[in-house]
Amino acid sequence: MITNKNCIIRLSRYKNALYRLQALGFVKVFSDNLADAVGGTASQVRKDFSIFGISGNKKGGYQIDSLLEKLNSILGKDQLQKVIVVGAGHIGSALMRYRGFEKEGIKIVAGFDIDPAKINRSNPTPVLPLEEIKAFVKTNNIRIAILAVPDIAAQQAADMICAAGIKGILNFAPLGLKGAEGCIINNVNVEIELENLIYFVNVTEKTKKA
Amino acid sequence: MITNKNCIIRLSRYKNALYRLQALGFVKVFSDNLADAVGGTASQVRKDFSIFGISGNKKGGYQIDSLLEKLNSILGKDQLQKVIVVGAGHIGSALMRYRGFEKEGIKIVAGFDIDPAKINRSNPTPVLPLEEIKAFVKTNNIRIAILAVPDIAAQQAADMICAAGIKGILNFAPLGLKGAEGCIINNVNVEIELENLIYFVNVTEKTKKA
DNA sequence: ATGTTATTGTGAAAAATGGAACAATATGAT
DNA sequence: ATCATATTGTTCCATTTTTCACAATAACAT
Repeated sequence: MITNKNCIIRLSRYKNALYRLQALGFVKVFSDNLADAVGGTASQVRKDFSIFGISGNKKGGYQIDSLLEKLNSILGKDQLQKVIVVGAGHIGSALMRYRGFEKEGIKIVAGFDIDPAKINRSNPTPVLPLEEIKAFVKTNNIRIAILAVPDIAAQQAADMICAAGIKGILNFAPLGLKGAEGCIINNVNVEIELENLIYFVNVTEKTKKA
Repeated sequence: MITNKNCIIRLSRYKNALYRLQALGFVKVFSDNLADAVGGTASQVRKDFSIFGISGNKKGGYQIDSLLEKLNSILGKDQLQKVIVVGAGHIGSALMRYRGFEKEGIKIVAGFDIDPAKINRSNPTPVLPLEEIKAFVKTNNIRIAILAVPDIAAQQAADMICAAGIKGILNFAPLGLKGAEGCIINNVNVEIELENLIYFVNVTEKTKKA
Protein backbone atom coordinates (compact mmCIF):
# COMPACT_ATOMS: atom_id res chain seq x y z
CA MET A 1 0.00 0.00 0.00
CA ILE A 2 1.72 3.13 -1.17
CA THR A 3 0.67 6.43 0.28
CA ASN A 4 1.99 9.65 1.64
CA LYS A 5 4.04 10.34 4.70
CA ASN A 6 1.42 12.47 6.38
CA CYS A 7 -1.10 9.71 6.18
CA ILE A 8 1.22 7.29 7.96
CA ILE A 9 1.99 9.86 10.60
CA ARG A 10 -1.72 10.22 11.17
CA LEU A 11 -2.03 6.46 11.59
CA SER A 12 0.60 6.66 14.34
CA ARG A 13 -1.32 9.41 16.02
CA TYR A 14 -4.59 7.48 15.80
CA LYS A 15 -2.84 4.52 17.35
CA ASN A 16 -1.49 6.59 20.23
CA ALA A 17 -4.84 8.23 20.82
CA LEU A 18 -6.54 4.83 20.78
CA TYR A 19 -4.25 3.55 23.51
CA ARG A 20 -5.17 6.52 25.63
CA LEU A 21 -8.88 5.99 25.02
CA GLN A 22 -8.48 2.31 25.78
CA ALA A 23 -6.73 3.14 29.04
CA LEU A 24 -9.72 5.27 29.95
CA GLY A 25 -11.97 2.27 29.49
CA PHE A 26 -13.41 3.00 26.06
CA VAL A 27 -14.19 0.03 23.87
CA LYS A 28 -15.38 1.66 20.70
CA VAL A 29 -14.67 4.95 19.01
CA PHE A 30 -16.20 7.10 16.28
CA SER A 31 -14.35 8.82 13.52
CA ASP A 32 -15.09 12.21 15.00
CA ASN A 33 -13.69 11.20 18.41
CA LEU A 34 -10.44 10.29 16.75
CA ALA A 35 -10.50 13.44 14.68
CA ASP A 36 -10.83 15.47 17.86
CA ALA A 37 -8.10 13.51 19.57
CA VAL A 38 -5.50 14.11 16.90
CA GLY A 39 -6.74 17.40 15.50
CA GLY A 40 -8.16 16.47 12.12
CA THR A 41 -11.49 15.91 10.45
CA ALA A 42 -13.73 12.87 10.72
CA SER A 43 -13.72 12.54 6.94
CA GLN A 44 -10.01 12.21 6.91
CA VAL A 45 -9.98 9.60 9.63
CA ARG A 46 -12.46 7.49 7.68
CA LYS A 47 -10.58 7.99 4.45
CA ASP A 48 -7.26 7.06 6.02
CA PHE A 49 -8.85 3.86 7.30
CA SER A 50 -10.50 3.17 3.99
CA ILE A 51 -7.15 3.39 2.20
CA PHE A 52 -5.97 0.47 4.30
CA GLY A 53 -9.21 -1.46 4.08
CA ILE A 54 -10.07 -0.85 7.70
CA SER A 55 -13.81 -0.81 8.17
CA GLY A 56 -16.02 -0.05 11.12
CA ASN A 57 -19.73 -0.50 11.71
CA LYS A 58 -22.44 1.69 10.32
CA LYS A 59 -23.57 3.18 13.53
CA GLY A 60 -21.42 1.74 16.27
CA GLY A 61 -18.10 3.13 15.00
CA TYR A 62 -14.88 1.18 15.35
CA GLN A 63 -13.95 -1.47 17.90
CA ILE A 64 -10.82 -0.08 19.56
CA ASP A 65 -8.98 -3.35 20.12
CA SER A 66 -9.39 -4.65 16.59
CA LEU A 67 -8.61 -1.21 15.21
CA LEU A 68 -5.39 -1.14 17.20
CA GLU A 69 -4.46 -4.57 15.93
CA LYS A 70 -4.85 -3.43 12.35
CA LEU A 71 -2.97 -0.19 12.85
CA ASN A 72 -0.18 -1.96 14.68
CA SER A 73 0.11 -4.46 11.89
CA ILE A 74 0.27 -1.71 9.25
CA LEU A 75 2.89 0.14 11.26
CA GLY A 76 5.00 -2.98 11.72
CA LYS A 77 4.48 -2.98 15.46
CA ASP A 78 3.57 -6.65 15.67
CA GLN A 79 7.23 -7.45 15.97
CA LEU A 80 9.97 -5.90 18.08
CA GLN A 81 11.97 -3.37 16.09
CA LYS A 82 15.64 -3.42 16.89
CA VAL A 83 17.38 -0.12 16.29
CA ILE A 84 20.95 1.07 16.68
CA VAL A 85 22.19 4.55 17.51
CA VAL A 86 25.27 5.89 15.77
CA GLY A 87 26.94 8.61 17.78
CA ALA A 88 27.01 8.49 21.57
CA GLY A 89 27.07 12.21 22.29
CA HIS A 90 24.40 14.13 24.17
CA ILE A 91 21.57 13.33 21.80
CA GLY A 92 22.63 9.76 21.15
CA SER A 93 23.02 9.00 24.86
CA ALA A 94 19.71 10.60 25.72
CA LEU A 95 18.02 8.42 23.10
CA MET A 96 19.72 5.31 24.44
CA ARG A 97 18.52 6.11 27.93
CA TYR A 98 15.04 7.10 26.87
CA ARG A 99 12.61 4.52 28.18
CA GLY A 100 9.66 5.62 26.06
CA PHE A 101 10.64 3.42 23.11
CA GLU A 102 10.08 0.18 24.97
CA LYS A 103 6.36 0.49 25.22
CA GLU A 104 6.33 1.23 21.49
CA GLY A 105 8.01 -2.05 20.65
CA ILE A 106 11.22 -0.29 19.70
CA LYS A 107 14.43 -1.44 21.31
CA ILE A 108 17.75 0.32 20.98
CA VAL A 109 20.10 -2.63 21.04
CA ALA A 110 23.44 -0.87 20.74
CA GLY A 111 25.21 2.41 20.20
CA PHE A 112 28.29 3.05 18.09
CA ASP A 113 30.95 5.74 18.27
CA ILE A 114 34.42 6.45 16.90
CA ASP A 115 35.65 7.88 20.16
CA PRO A 116 37.32 5.04 22.14
CA ALA A 117 36.44 6.86 25.38
CA LYS A 118 32.76 6.33 24.64
CA ILE A 119 33.01 2.57 24.17
CA ASN A 120 31.35 0.57 26.91
CA ARG A 121 30.54 -3.06 26.24
CA SER A 122 29.00 -3.73 29.64
CA ASN A 123 26.31 -1.06 29.46
CA PRO A 124 22.72 -2.25 29.39
CA THR A 125 22.82 -0.76 25.91
CA PRO A 126 26.45 -1.37 24.91
CA VAL A 127 28.38 1.29 23.03
CA LEU A 128 30.63 -0.33 20.45
CA PRO A 129 33.37 0.91 18.12
CA LEU A 130 32.08 2.12 14.78
CA GLU A 131 34.20 -0.47 12.95
CA GLU A 132 32.00 -3.22 14.34
CA ILE A 133 28.82 -1.82 12.90
CA LYS A 134 28.73 -3.91 9.74
CA ALA A 135 29.21 -7.20 11.58
CA PHE A 136 26.69 -6.21 14.23
CA VAL A 137 24.05 -5.21 11.71
CA LYS A 138 24.48 -8.45 9.85
CA THR A 139 24.53 -10.69 12.93
CA ASN A 140 21.56 -9.03 14.55
CA ASN A 141 19.64 -8.31 11.38
CA ILE A 142 19.20 -4.60 12.07
CA ARG A 143 17.41 -2.48 9.50
CA ILE A 144 17.01 0.88 11.24
CA ALA A 145 19.66 3.26 12.56
CA ILE A 146 19.42 6.56 14.36
CA LEU A 147 22.20 8.88 13.30
CA ALA A 148 23.24 11.36 15.99
CA VAL A 149 26.77 12.48 15.13
CA PRO A 150 28.12 16.01 14.59
CA ASP A 151 27.23 17.39 11.19
CA ILE A 152 30.79 17.29 9.96
CA ALA A 153 30.84 13.51 10.36
CA ALA A 154 27.28 12.84 9.29
CA GLN A 155 27.64 12.07 5.59
CA GLN A 156 30.57 9.77 6.15
CA ALA A 157 28.72 7.98 8.94
CA ALA A 158 25.65 7.71 6.73
CA ASP A 159 27.69 6.13 3.96
CA MET A 160 29.12 3.66 6.43
CA ILE A 161 25.69 2.84 7.80
CA CYS A 162 24.27 2.29 4.33
CA ALA A 163 27.22 0.09 3.45
CA ALA A 164 26.53 -1.92 6.59
CA GLY A 165 23.17 -2.84 5.15
CA ILE A 166 20.88 -0.52 7.08
CA LYS A 167 17.62 0.20 5.23
CA GLY A 168 16.39 3.28 7.07
CA ILE A 169 18.15 6.14 8.84
CA LEU A 170 16.61 8.62 11.22
CA ASN A 171 19.00 11.51 10.89
CA PHE A 172 19.45 14.00 13.73
CA ALA A 173 22.35 15.80 12.09
CA PRO A 174 21.36 19.28 10.96
CA LEU A 175 21.96 18.74 7.27
CA GLY A 176 20.48 16.80 4.42
CA LEU A 177 22.19 13.52 3.67
CA LYS A 178 22.51 11.67 0.42
CA GLY A 179 21.25 8.20 1.07
CA ALA A 180 22.60 5.24 -0.79
CA GLU A 181 20.23 3.49 -3.16
CA GLY A 182 17.75 1.47 -1.15
CA CYS A 183 18.22 3.37 2.08
CA ILE A 184 15.50 5.73 3.25
CA ILE A 185 16.44 8.78 5.29
CA ASN A 186 14.07 10.71 7.53
CA ASN A 187 15.27 13.85 9.24
CA VAL A 188 14.63 15.08 12.73
CA ASN A 189 15.97 18.56 13.03
CA VAL A 190 15.29 20.53 16.14
CA GLU A 191 16.96 23.68 14.87
CA ILE A 192 14.82 23.71 11.77
CA GLU A 193 11.67 23.00 13.75
CA LEU A 194 12.54 25.90 16.03
CA GLU A 195 13.22 28.19 13.10
CA ASN A 196 9.89 27.17 11.67
CA LEU A 197 8.10 27.90 14.90
CA ILE A 198 9.86 31.25 15.20
CA TYR A 199 8.85 32.14 11.65
CA PHE A 200 5.18 31.41 12.23
CA VAL A 201 5.15 33.10 15.61
CA ASN A 202 6.66 36.18 13.97
CA VAL A 203 4.19 36.08 11.10
CA THR A 204 1.15 35.78 13.33
CA GLU A 205 2.41 38.58 15.55
CA LYS A 206 2.92 40.82 12.57
CA THR A 207 -0.46 40.06 11.06
CA LYS A 208 -2.11 40.63 14.43
CA LYS A 209 -0.52 44.06 14.68
CA ALA A 210 -1.57 44.96 11.14
CA MET B 1 4.13 36.59 3.78
CA ILE B 2 1.90 33.63 4.46
CA THR B 3 2.89 30.28 3.12
CA ASN B 4 3.08 26.66 4.07
CA LYS B 5 5.24 24.92 6.57
CA ASN B 6 7.19 22.88 4.04
CA CYS B 7 8.24 25.96 2.19
CA ILE B 8 9.69 27.50 5.35
CA ILE B 9 11.47 24.26 6.17
CA ARG B 10 13.01 24.38 2.72
CA LEU B 11 14.19 27.93 3.35
CA SER B 12 15.98 26.68 6.47
CA ARG B 13 17.60 23.94 4.46
CA TYR B 14 18.70 26.36 1.75
CA LYS B 15 20.20 28.55 4.41
CA ASN B 16 22.13 25.67 5.96
CA ALA B 17 23.34 24.50 2.57
CA LEU B 18 24.43 28.03 1.70
CA TYR B 19 26.57 28.26 4.81
CA ARG B 20 28.30 25.05 3.82
CA LEU B 21 28.86 26.31 0.28
CA GLN B 22 30.16 29.59 1.64
CA ALA B 23 32.56 27.74 3.92
CA LEU B 24 33.86 25.93 0.85
CA GLY B 25 34.63 29.27 -0.74
CA PHE B 26 31.70 29.62 -3.11
CA VAL B 27 30.43 33.11 -3.73
CA LYS B 28 27.47 32.47 -5.98
CA VAL B 29 25.07 29.61 -6.42
CA PHE B 30 22.56 28.45 -9.02
CA SER B 31 19.11 27.16 -8.31
CA ASP B 32 20.10 23.68 -9.38
CA ASN B 33 23.08 23.62 -7.01
CA LEU B 34 20.76 24.38 -4.14
CA ALA B 35 18.26 21.85 -5.37
CA ASP B 36 20.97 19.21 -5.34
CA ALA B 37 22.17 20.27 -1.94
CA VAL B 38 18.80 19.90 -0.24
CA GLY B 39 17.25 17.26 -2.46
CA GLY B 40 14.66 19.21 -4.41
CA THR B 41 14.10 20.65 -7.85
CA ALA B 42 15.55 23.83 -9.29
CA SER B 43 12.06 25.07 -10.12
CA GLN B 44 11.02 24.79 -6.57
CA VAL B 45 14.04 26.65 -5.32
CA ARG B 46 13.29 29.51 -7.68
CA LYS B 47 9.60 29.51 -6.82
CA ASP B 48 10.33 29.50 -3.10
CA PHE B 49 12.56 32.51 -3.59
CA SER B 50 10.05 34.21 -5.83
CA ILE B 51 7.37 33.89 -3.13
CA PHE B 52 9.55 36.02 -0.88
CA GLY B 53 10.63 38.40 -3.60
CA ILE B 54 14.17 37.11 -3.63
CA SER B 55 15.71 37.55 -7.06
CA GLY B 56 18.95 36.49 -8.59
CA ASN B 57 20.73 37.37 -11.81
CA LYS B 58 19.83 36.09 -15.21
CA LYS B 59 22.84 34.02 -15.81
CA GLY B 60 25.06 34.35 -12.77
CA GLY B 61 22.63 32.85 -10.27
CA TYR B 62 22.40 34.14 -6.72
CA GLN B 63 25.01 35.91 -4.63
CA ILE B 64 25.41 33.71 -1.57
CA ASP B 65 26.01 36.40 1.00
CA SER B 66 23.07 38.55 0.03
CA LEU B 67 20.89 35.47 -0.31
CA LEU B 68 21.85 34.43 3.19
CA GLU B 69 21.00 37.85 4.52
CA LYS B 70 17.56 37.67 3.02
CA LEU B 71 16.87 34.14 4.22
CA ASN B 72 18.13 34.96 7.70
CA SER B 73 15.90 37.98 7.83
CA ILE B 74 12.86 35.95 6.74
CA LEU B 75 13.63 33.28 9.29
CA GLY B 76 14.03 35.78 12.09
CA LYS B 77 17.70 35.00 12.52
CA ASP B 78 18.83 38.60 12.59
CA GLN B 79 18.16 38.67 16.29
CA LEU B 80 19.04 36.24 19.06
CA GLN B 81 16.14 33.96 19.89
CA LYS B 82 15.82 33.18 23.56
CA VAL B 83 14.15 29.86 24.29
CA ILE B 84 13.25 28.01 27.49
CA VAL B 85 13.06 24.28 28.05
CA VAL B 86 10.29 22.86 30.20
CA GLY B 87 11.19 19.48 31.66
CA ALA B 88 14.75 18.71 32.70
CA GLY B 89 14.75 14.98 32.06
CA HIS B 90 16.98 13.18 29.57
CA ILE B 91 15.72 14.99 26.51
CA GLY B 92 15.42 18.37 28.17
CA SER B 93 18.92 18.16 29.63
CA ALA B 94 20.42 17.00 26.36
CA LEU B 95 18.84 19.98 24.64
CA MET B 96 20.17 22.34 27.29
CA ARG B 97 23.66 20.97 26.85
CA TYR B 98 23.48 20.87 23.06
CA ARG B 99 25.89 23.42 21.66
CA GLY B 100 24.52 23.37 18.13
CA PHE B 101 21.89 26.02 18.82
CA GLU B 102 24.38 28.79 19.50
CA LYS B 103 25.65 29.06 15.97
CA GLU B 104 22.01 29.24 14.85
CA GLY B 105 21.35 32.26 17.00
CA ILE B 106 19.18 30.27 19.37
CA LYS B 107 19.96 30.44 23.07
CA ILE B 108 18.38 28.28 25.70
CA VAL B 109 18.27 30.68 28.60
CA ALA B 110 16.69 28.47 31.27
CA GLY B 111 15.09 25.15 32.06
CA PHE B 112 12.08 24.51 34.27
CA ASP B 113 11.01 21.44 36.23
CA ILE B 114 8.58 20.49 38.99
CA ASP B 115 11.05 18.13 40.62
CA PRO B 116 12.91 20.11 43.32
CA ALA B 117 15.88 17.77 42.88
CA LYS B 118 16.34 19.08 39.34
CA ILE B 119 16.50 22.73 40.34
CA ASN B 120 19.91 24.32 39.91
CA ARG B 121 20.17 28.06 39.83
CA SER B 122 23.91 28.17 39.39
CA ASN B 123 24.06 26.12 36.18
CA PRO B 124 25.27 27.91 33.05
CA THR B 125 21.71 27.28 31.97
CA PRO B 126 19.81 27.45 35.26
CA VAL B 127 17.02 25.03 36.01
CA LEU B 128 14.22 26.78 37.84
CA PRO B 129 11.01 25.68 39.55
CA LEU B 130 8.03 25.54 37.25
CA GLU B 131 6.16 28.07 39.37
CA GLU B 132 8.60 30.76 38.28
CA ILE B 133 7.92 30.31 34.61
CA LYS B 134 5.36 33.07 34.21
CA ALA B 135 7.50 35.69 35.87
CA PHE B 136 10.56 34.56 33.95
CA VAL B 137 8.79 34.65 30.60
CA LYS B 138 7.50 38.11 31.30
CA THR B 139 10.76 39.53 32.62
CA ASN B 140 12.87 38.09 29.84
CA ASN B 141 10.33 38.48 27.09
CA ILE B 142 10.45 34.84 25.99
CA ARG B 143 8.20 33.72 23.17
CA ILE B 144 9.32 30.15 22.46
CA ALA B 145 9.37 27.11 24.74
CA ILE B 146 10.54 23.57 24.20
CA LEU B 147 8.32 21.11 26.02
CA ALA B 148 10.09 17.95 27.11
CA VAL B 149 8.08 16.45 29.94
CA PRO B 150 6.57 12.97 30.26
CA ASP B 151 3.37 12.57 28.25
CA ILE B 152 1.19 12.35 31.34
CA ALA B 153 2.23 15.87 32.32
CA ALA B 154 2.36 17.38 28.86
CA GLN B 155 -1.09 18.90 28.46
CA GLN B 156 -1.00 20.47 31.89
CA ALA B 157 2.47 21.85 31.26
CA ALA B 158 1.36 23.16 27.88
CA ASP B 159 -1.56 24.98 29.47
CA MET B 160 0.77 26.51 32.01
CA ILE B 161 3.21 27.56 29.32
CA CYS B 162 0.48 29.16 27.23
CA ALA B 163 -0.85 30.95 30.31
CA ALA B 164 2.65 32.26 30.92
CA GLY B 165 2.45 34.06 27.60
CA ILE B 166 4.53 31.80 25.39
CA LYS B 167 3.65 32.11 21.71
CA GLY B 168 5.16 28.93 20.28
CA ILE B 169 5.80 25.47 21.72
CA LEU B 170 8.05 22.80 20.31
CA ASN B 171 6.52 19.69 21.81
CA PHE B 172 8.62 16.58 22.36
CA ALA B 173 5.92 14.72 24.27
CA PRO B 174 4.54 11.84 22.24
CA LEU B 175 0.98 13.07 22.02
CA GLY B 176 -0.94 15.85 20.36
CA LEU B 177 -1.55 18.89 22.52
CA LYS B 178 -4.38 21.35 22.43
CA GLY B 179 -2.78 24.74 22.23
CA ALA B 180 -4.41 27.78 23.69
CA GLU B 181 -5.61 30.44 21.28
CA GLY B 182 -2.64 32.35 19.95
CA CYS B 183 -0.07 29.70 20.75
CA ILE B 184 1.41 27.64 17.94
CA ILE B 185 2.50 24.07 18.63
CA ASN B 186 4.96 22.11 16.53
CA ASN B 187 5.63 18.48 17.34
CA VAL B 188 8.90 16.59 17.33
CA ASN B 189 8.17 12.97 17.86
CA VAL B 190 10.96 10.50 17.52
CA GLU B 191 8.74 7.46 18.02
CA ILE B 192 6.43 8.54 15.25
CA GLU B 193 9.35 9.32 12.94
CA LEU B 194 10.75 5.88 13.65
CA GLU B 195 7.39 4.23 12.99
CA ASN B 196 7.20 6.15 9.78
CA LEU B 197 10.63 5.02 8.73
CA ILE B 198 9.83 1.44 9.64
CA TYR B 199 6.64 1.58 7.61
CA PHE B 200 8.36 2.81 4.49
CA VAL B 201 11.27 0.42 4.90
CA ASN B 202 8.77 -2.42 5.18
CA VAL B 203 6.82 -1.22 2.16
CA THR B 204 9.86 -0.91 -0.06
CA GLU B 205 11.10 -4.32 1.03
CA LYS B 206 7.76 -5.86 0.21
CA THR B 207 7.47 -4.18 -3.17
CA LYS B 208 11.01 -5.21 -3.98
CA LYS B 209 10.21 -8.84 -3.27
CA ALA B 210 7.01 -8.70 -5.33
C1' DA C 1 27.89 44.98 -32.64
C1' DT C 2 25.82 40.71 -33.06
C1' DG C 3 24.74 36.31 -31.84
C1' DT C 4 24.78 32.50 -28.59
C1' DT C 5 24.12 30.55 -24.25
C1' DA C 6 22.94 29.92 -19.54
C1' DT C 7 19.93 30.93 -16.11
C1' DT C 8 16.21 33.26 -13.96
C1' DG C 9 11.22 34.28 -13.07
C1' DT C 10 6.62 33.08 -13.75
C1' DG C 11 2.30 31.50 -15.68
C1' DA C 12 -0.07 27.49 -16.70
C1' DA C 13 -0.67 22.44 -16.20
C1' DA C 14 -0.64 18.59 -13.38
C1' DA C 15 -0.61 16.03 -9.30
C1' DA C 16 -1.57 15.39 -4.64
C1' DT C 17 -4.06 16.35 -0.71
C1' DG C 18 -7.87 17.42 2.13
C1' DG C 19 -12.77 18.34 2.97
C1' DA C 20 -17.75 18.27 2.18
C1' DA C 21 -21.63 15.84 1.08
C1' DC C 22 -24.46 12.19 0.79
C1' DA C 23 -26.06 7.48 -0.19
C1' DA C 24 -25.95 3.16 2.20
C1' DT C 25 -27.04 0.76 6.18
C1' DA C 26 -26.92 -1.07 10.87
C1' DT C 27 -28.92 -0.11 15.18
C1' DG C 28 -32.31 0.89 18.27
C1' DA C 29 -36.98 2.75 19.28
C1' DT C 30 -41.92 2.39 18.90
C1' DA D 1 -42.36 -4.75 11.48
C1' DT D 2 -41.61 -0.22 10.50
C1' DC D 3 -39.43 4.04 11.12
C1' DA D 4 -36.05 7.27 12.65
C1' DT D 5 -31.34 8.06 13.58
C1' DA D 6 -26.46 7.84 13.70
C1' DT D 7 -22.43 6.78 11.50
C1' DT D 8 -19.75 4.78 7.97
C1' DG D 9 -17.63 4.55 3.23
C1' DT D 10 -16.94 6.79 -0.91
C1' DT D 11 -17.46 9.96 -4.56
C1' DC D 12 -16.86 14.36 -6.00
C1' DC D 13 -15.10 18.98 -5.51
C1' DA D 14 -11.83 22.58 -3.86
C1' DT D 15 -7.51 23.75 -2.55
C1' DT D 16 -2.75 23.35 -2.17
C1' DT D 17 1.57 22.07 -3.81
C1' DT D 18 4.70 20.72 -7.24
C1' DT D 19 6.37 20.43 -11.74
C1' DC D 20 6.80 21.83 -16.45
C1' DA D 21 7.82 24.93 -19.95
C1' DC D 22 9.30 28.91 -21.92
C1' DA D 23 9.83 33.93 -22.50
C1' DA D 24 12.97 37.36 -20.80
C1' DT D 25 17.51 38.73 -20.34
C1' DA D 26 22.24 39.26 -18.68
C1' DA D 27 26.79 37.65 -19.61
C1' DC D 28 29.97 36.10 -22.65
C1' DA D 29 32.17 35.00 -27.15
C1' DT D 30 33.28 36.24 -31.70
